[in-house]
Amino acid sequence: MRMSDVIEDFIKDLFDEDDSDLIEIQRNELAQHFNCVPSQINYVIATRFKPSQGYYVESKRGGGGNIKIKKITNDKSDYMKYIIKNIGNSITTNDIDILISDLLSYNVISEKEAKLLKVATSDNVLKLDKDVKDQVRARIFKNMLLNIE
Amino acid sequence: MRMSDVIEDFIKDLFDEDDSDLIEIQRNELAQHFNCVPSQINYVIATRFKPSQGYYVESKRGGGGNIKIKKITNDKSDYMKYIIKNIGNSITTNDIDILISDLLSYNVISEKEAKLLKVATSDNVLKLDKDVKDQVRARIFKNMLLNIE
DNA sequence: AAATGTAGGTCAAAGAAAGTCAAAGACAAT
DNA sequence: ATTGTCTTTGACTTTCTTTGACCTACATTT
Repeated sequence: MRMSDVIEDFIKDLFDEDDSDLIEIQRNELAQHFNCVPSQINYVIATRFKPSQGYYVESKRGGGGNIKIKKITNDKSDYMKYIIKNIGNSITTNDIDILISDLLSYNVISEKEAKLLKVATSDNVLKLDKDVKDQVRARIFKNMLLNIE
Repeated sequence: MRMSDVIEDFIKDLFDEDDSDLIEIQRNELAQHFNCVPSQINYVIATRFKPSQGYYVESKRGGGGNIKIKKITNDKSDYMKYIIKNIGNSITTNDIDILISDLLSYNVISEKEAKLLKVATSDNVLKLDKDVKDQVRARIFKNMLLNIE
């Protein structure tokens, strides 16, 4: 398993542990814990905890510095609304994967629905040029979400 | 015996070994094992593990990348199998409507699933030129059906 | 205020996999 | 012999991850 995935899971577990929607980490400490370079933490945050994925991040440098990650919401249907509203006219499979796993963990969608969402928006299935593919994907995803439940 | 056939058998054996309907391979590793170029693995997958043959494929590039192949579940109705096998590489919304209502009336899919199938394959959502649209639609439809149940 | 130390941020290069496509080869059917 | 189809091969591309050098901001000491 990729280091980045491991770190992603670790951070997500923090939310559960604290049962909170705001967690705080220290970049260097975390990097040391996983024996990776500190900037890898930035990579994980940049790719897995984007606003479009329902997270808000702020940080502080210098002594006692830290990184705070906030989950946008805990409310089911609000979360769904938030996602639908915030999907632009273009989205990658990676972003979708993360959104789907979030929707799943909030129990907003079922495993079955998750699977269909993933399949219908996958690269292998769409097989189009990158730009148009990401746009078609965004439309399919949004419209499917609108039609769930 | 053709190399491609050997590789095909090897992959199919993996399903039995794991006694699972989902297996995972690494393209380079497999190619090395069979002493062939990596792209031959793509050829085998493209020709032997198509949706019409009951397989769904997804993959990821980059570090830790892999290829996942899913077998159609055994308990799928014959009617479903028949449809998946016989959808060509292109299909219209009209034909899809008919198939969906048939699947519904035979209780092979649920209303929810029908709705998602319809949305994901609709003209409004795909918004592509006719030819490519009908092809993308066929891929989406087939692959979604493969992942129902 | 200046200097020093402590954190986090940025960015680009290198690395790791998989994907694409077309040319060349093999082989069966005509 | 010719044609058409299927297979093999490899050069090139795209995507994603890891790493490290260098930068910026804040805190503490002097």
